[in-house]
Amino acid sequence: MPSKTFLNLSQEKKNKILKAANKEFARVPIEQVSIKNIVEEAGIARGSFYQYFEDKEDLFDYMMKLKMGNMENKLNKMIEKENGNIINICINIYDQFIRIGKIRKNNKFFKKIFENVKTSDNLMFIKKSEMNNKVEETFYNLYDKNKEFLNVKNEEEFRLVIDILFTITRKRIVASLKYKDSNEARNDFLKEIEFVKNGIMKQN
Amino acid sequence: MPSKTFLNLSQEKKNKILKAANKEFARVPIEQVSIKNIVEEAGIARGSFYQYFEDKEDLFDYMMKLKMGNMENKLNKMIEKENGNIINICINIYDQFIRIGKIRKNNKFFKKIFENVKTSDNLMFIKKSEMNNKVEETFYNLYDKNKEFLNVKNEEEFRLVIDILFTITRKRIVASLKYKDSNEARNDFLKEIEFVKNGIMKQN
DNA sequence: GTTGACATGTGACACTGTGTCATATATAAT
DNA sequence: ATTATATATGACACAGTGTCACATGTCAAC
Repeated sequence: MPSKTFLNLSQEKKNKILKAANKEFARVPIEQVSIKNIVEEAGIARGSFYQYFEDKEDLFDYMMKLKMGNMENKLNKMIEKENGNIINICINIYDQFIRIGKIRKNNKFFKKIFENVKTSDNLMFIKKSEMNNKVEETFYNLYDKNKEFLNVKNEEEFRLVIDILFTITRKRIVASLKYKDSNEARNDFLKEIEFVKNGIMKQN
Repeated sequence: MPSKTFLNLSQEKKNKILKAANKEFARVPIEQVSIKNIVEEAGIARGSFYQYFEDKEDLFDYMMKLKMGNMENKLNKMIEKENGNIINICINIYDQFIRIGKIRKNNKFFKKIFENVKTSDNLMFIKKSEMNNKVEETFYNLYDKNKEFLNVKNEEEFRLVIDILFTITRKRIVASLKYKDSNEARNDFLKEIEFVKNGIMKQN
């Protein structure tokens, strides 16, 4: 989290710093992000940066939070709206990310983020967030609502199904960048979800 | 590719360098790998390193090649053995990676590689390889052999099915690191494959 | 065995970047 | 006006990169 000092800054100064950071994070993957470039672009002293943020991870997490809004809240609303249906929730998550990614000023930033998502990252792409475990628990707790229509014998199996759905959803969010046509991208995602729902094998 | 100069080196010297590189690549993700550490550990001059390899990517690709053996060849054998059945090929690929990853001296190296695989990387985890497109084509060409038992209407759909299977396989290869018991890891992978085969929905 | 040609080895150098800290400056509180 | 507190600064000590002019080996030919 940024320091109180940063939060106290005038909105103007904060914007100047965040704009510079945006530009830099849009330029290269996070490991190559240069604090030097950010402070030069923002016109602040190197020391000041470290007064505001612990390091670039800290800055990154803050920027994600700003861009994503209160994701936990959004998730809870989705869950309620879809009555816990895990498949529809995945489609909602896909749409939510594509929507955020499309906002003009976020576009290049998210492009870089998506390009560099790791297979071992969690669905929300946010590393070492306190939030992760809580979110996972929330989904696992949807077992009762989903066992009625899913072919799962127990909670273990339900977890595997969640893993499949989230893995596909994350992959397709990332892949959507490569498509020129976002409708086509979405259709391919929906087709994959259909395959997962009904199976890829011919029925006898 | 390493230079002729490197290849001409005595086996002893080559080993010394590769051992040092191994240690460093096992220490941190590739972006943080320090050539400085490698040359110090290997006891060679900085300039020599650059006489042998273009940069760390070059070294990395070479090491992967050494560890993986001729993957293209192995793939073709798998394809033949499984008569092109894409599902069984995925299971073979999973087993192949786990086997390589288990070799003691590869263990930490692969652990780091797996931890840092990107969602946008290809199945073989090897970036910007000339080999990638060729491999993709090989799989797409298995359409005729698979359409008999897969519920796919055309080649487009077959590509989506391949995407699903590879995405799950890659994710599970990476995830297998987290398991203490490799049988458990493999069983979860196989269960996920079953879900993909038969669908996650209850049949009416 | 001396010469020359070519292969291999070397580390200082000019860069680019990081995180810290003592010091300077502004702002507010008494 | 004085003191306390918050904020700003850039030089510094580190750590790393890739290059290059020069040093050292090797070995065939004379």
